Amino acid sequence: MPVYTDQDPLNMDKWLPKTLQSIPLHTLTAKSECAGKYVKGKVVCKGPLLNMGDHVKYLLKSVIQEDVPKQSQASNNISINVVLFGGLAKDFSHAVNQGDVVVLWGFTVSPSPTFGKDKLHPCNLNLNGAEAHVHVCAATAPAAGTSGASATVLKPAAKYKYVPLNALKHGSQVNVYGVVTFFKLPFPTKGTDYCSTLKLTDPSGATVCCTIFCENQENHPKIFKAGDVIRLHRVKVQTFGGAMTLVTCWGWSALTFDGAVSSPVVPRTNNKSFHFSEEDQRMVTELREWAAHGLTALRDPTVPLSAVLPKQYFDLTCQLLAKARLDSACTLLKVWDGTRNSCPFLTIPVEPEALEGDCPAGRDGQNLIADVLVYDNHVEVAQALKPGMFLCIYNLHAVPQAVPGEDCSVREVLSFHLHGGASYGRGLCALPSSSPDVAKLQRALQSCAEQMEGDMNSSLDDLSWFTASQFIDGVTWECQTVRKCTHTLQKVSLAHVKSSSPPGVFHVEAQVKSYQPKRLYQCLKLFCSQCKTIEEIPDPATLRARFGQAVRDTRPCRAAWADSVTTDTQDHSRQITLHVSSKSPAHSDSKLIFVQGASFDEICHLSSDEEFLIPVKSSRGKLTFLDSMVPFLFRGKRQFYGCRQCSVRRLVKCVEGIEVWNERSISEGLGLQLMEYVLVMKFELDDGTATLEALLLEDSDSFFHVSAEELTHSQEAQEKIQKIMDSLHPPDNSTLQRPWLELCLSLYAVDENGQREVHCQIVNTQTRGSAVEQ
DNA sequence: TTAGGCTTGG
Repeated sequence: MPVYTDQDPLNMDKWLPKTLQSIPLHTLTAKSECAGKYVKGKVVCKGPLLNMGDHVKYLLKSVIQEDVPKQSQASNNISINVVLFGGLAKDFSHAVNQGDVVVLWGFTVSPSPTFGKDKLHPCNLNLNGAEAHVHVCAATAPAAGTSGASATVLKPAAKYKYVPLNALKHGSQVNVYGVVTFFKLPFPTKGTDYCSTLKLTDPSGATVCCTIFCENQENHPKIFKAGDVIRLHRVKVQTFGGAMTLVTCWGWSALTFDGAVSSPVVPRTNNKSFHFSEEDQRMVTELREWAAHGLTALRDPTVPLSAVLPKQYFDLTCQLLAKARLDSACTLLKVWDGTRNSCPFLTIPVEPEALEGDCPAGRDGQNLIADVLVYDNHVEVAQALKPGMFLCIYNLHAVPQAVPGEDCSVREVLSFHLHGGASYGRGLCALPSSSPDVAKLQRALQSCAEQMEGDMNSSLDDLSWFTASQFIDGVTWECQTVRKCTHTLQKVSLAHVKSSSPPGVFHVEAQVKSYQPKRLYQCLKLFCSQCKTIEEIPDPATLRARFGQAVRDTRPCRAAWADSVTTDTQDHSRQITLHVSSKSPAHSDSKLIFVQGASFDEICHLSSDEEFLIPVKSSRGKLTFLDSMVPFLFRGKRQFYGCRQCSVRRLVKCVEGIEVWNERSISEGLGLQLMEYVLVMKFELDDGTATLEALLLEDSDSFFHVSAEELTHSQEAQEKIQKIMDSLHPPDNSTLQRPWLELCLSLYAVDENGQREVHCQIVNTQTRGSAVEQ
């Protein structure tokens, strides 16, 4: 957390980046350029830490006052309100006391809404997100026995120095950045840990081997290919065989990044929290650039199936179609990458019931679908894979085999073996959907699928096996999202969004870490577009009770514009009167019926698609609408509500002059404000740099391609949304399987009960996929 | 503690 503390005021400046310049508080205006500027002042007032309960979580207000020489003329505007948000507010609350001197930078300035009252300063300083920094010099040293939490925060934040790989000293502990030139996936050791080995290089020209020991395979650095960038913290330098090597020791940590120059700088890690700054962003970008131009010796062993030669060892990026366990030491994986080899592939005969997943049979697949035999230590990984996953198989061996042909001749086919052991980095792993290689693979698969679709002679004309959305990626294909806005914005990190001031629109790439509510019916709300009120939808029991009170008075009531019919209920306890409007649009078979005295269940029973039913009651001889949030209109299974705030009319009036009857025209004709159904969901987004809560509200219909109103009565619509949510956030909650989503986010401020709150909404974004676009 | 790249095999 960027709250740095120091006991010595003289030391303060050593923490400040050299590029920062001081800006005196009394010169600060709402138009001041704050980038690269810092302010310094004594904390004269520190407010309580407020828990906001939204994505900002915490808020803390403080007042600082700058130290102005007594003889100075500047006595106005030397104090200013400081508003801190989120984790920074929490840290500030722990680490800072009244009387401390603070240096703040990375802030924004906004007009002070309280200037009229407090006369402090026309502006407020806002500190939010990763850009914002607080450096505090405590007025007095913290007393012995302070709480553990304070002690933790009061430790000066680590400043990371990275040692070039040619400057490693035996016995030291270092932080390094490097480009991976070789790696072995984690394998079990004779001890308690898994071991993975890496070979790193950097612009210093040195190449260093690195050994990672870690008990949990998942926590090993996530390297997918040579060229990936890694940052290692707290690793030990050892000499082995006359060369420097790096070995993990207590407290080590690693972040890895895709090595492609064009891909977003998103760290891969399982760590819940890690330090990641602008400097890291710059380091990764520079290493990528250097590797792309200066690291010519880096050979990419990845070969598409179309270019594989007999006897070749190669890395394959592919999709798993099906798998079968052949014996305890061998598992068969049927894979494809959308390319064809000139040489046919050996097909391993398997009983259909032994095969997990679907795989089309036929000659057309003989040089397209590769049967990979996975041996020994790799079987365990292979068994955990699911059809649809994207894989990288390292050091796969293309073995030429002679098989008898149809005309008794002998022909050569290729069989594929992933032999046992870990030499040459042999192994296999599932690739995350965010990988640029997966995007490339998906394009190849799609293009191949389209070609086959156009080929009448293809024996693989049953395209369901790869176009079925749940199959093509099991988890990611159908539910990746696409932005439908026209903004041309650079993608930014969630940390950037969090540190930005509203209003703003951002393009991000993120995964759904969690979402709420989990039950669909809890997502549905009523929304008044006029007064923006959001209301819960009453459940049937509540509606029964509300109707029960309203239908007690069933005294006859007549309306001149309706034909009225009265009938007893089945138990003769009440009378139900149907007032059928005599005014109806020309050419309309539908009827508008005002139903007096019916219970909720009775009106549901009476309701059909042909009629519009409006529950009414008698009040002093006049027909009035039922009150307290019950549907004012029933049509078949659909129920419509009026807004309590905006619908002032109580008396039922004659509906005439309407050309077409629908819920909207009828509510307007009756003088009621129709409430819309909306789907409200809160997503917790995560891109590795930060998590951010974002609402799906106004654009939820287009996001899901389902109207919220449809959800109220359509089982099919409900299942569709559930399926989409299961894909966006797989129920098994594996990070690896969560798809990455392209999103357009709108950041805005709302004023609620005098408190300014920052909200974020997912806008202009749609889920995509064959099933959704139908 | 462990491993310390470097195959040719079903």
